[in-house]
Amino acid sequence: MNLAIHELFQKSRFLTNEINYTLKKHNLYASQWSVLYCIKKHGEMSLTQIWKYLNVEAPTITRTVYRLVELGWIDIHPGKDRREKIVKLSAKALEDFPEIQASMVEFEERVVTNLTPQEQSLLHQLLQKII
Amino acid sequence: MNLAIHELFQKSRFLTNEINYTLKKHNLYASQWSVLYCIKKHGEMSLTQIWKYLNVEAPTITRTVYRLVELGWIDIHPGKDRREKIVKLSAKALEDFPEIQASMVEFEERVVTNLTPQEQSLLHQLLQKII
DNA sequence: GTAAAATATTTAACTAGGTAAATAAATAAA
DNA sequence: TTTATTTATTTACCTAGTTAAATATTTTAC
Repeated sequence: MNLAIHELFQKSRFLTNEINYTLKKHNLYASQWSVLYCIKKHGEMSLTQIWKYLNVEAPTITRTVYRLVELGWIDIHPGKDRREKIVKLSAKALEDFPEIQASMVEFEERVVTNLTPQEQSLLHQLLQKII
Repeated sequence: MNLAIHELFQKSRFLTNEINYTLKKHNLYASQWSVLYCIKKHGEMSLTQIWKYLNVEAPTITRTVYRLVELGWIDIHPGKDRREKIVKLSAKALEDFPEIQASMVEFEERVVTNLTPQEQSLLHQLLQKII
């Protein structure tokens, strides 16, 4: 396997594990946070808006959203189009959000400590050139 | 989320899907191929050698190896240390290996078409600088 | 206005990663 | 030599992604 591609997979798994570790004290997993973050950013969203934004398949979002409802992070209600489900952050989520976000900002800064802003930008450009 | 880190996750998922698509005609999944490739490279291996080499946890390898045994790609036998299981490619796997590898080489070349060798090397270095 | 097509979501069944704890065998310590 | 520790693997149970197919609703075409 191409060295760069191999390293990409290694770092992806490593970073996922690190994010899960960072979020552990908030009782959240990486994918759950990505959904919460996305909803916070956009306000109310339909499930379809979420999976299109996050670029994953619909069933992944169905599952994660219902888990977040179960855990009390998200409120869900039908839209005026009766096929769709609309989702928003719960009061608890809105309250806890800043602290969790602070943990994540700290994590993200740590992760790229060894890269200058120019290198980060270059890395982004090189990744975009894949396929 | 940092743009480069976000792109890293996106490409990781994208590449996994592409590899699965490439391997579909050989009735294999990405992680199964990574195990077969690793065994082919090293000859006989214990499960512990495999998960240490691939840098994943032991239960992941237990599961994938037994699936590969089930599918007839791998033969398994106890080592002289009776705790360990030793694994090697089956006759079928040895026969099919070159053709599958050719598919994968073709895939890997396609994936980095837009990157010069220097850029690939740079990408690798930048990825290594993460954390 | 009804039939066909499209859209939103869900369900089922996979692969693929993780942690925590159990089991069995080998090694080290006493 | 018996006991304690380490090592190899497994089991159980999560999250997290996928595809394929089902269901319900809305839109489009005729």
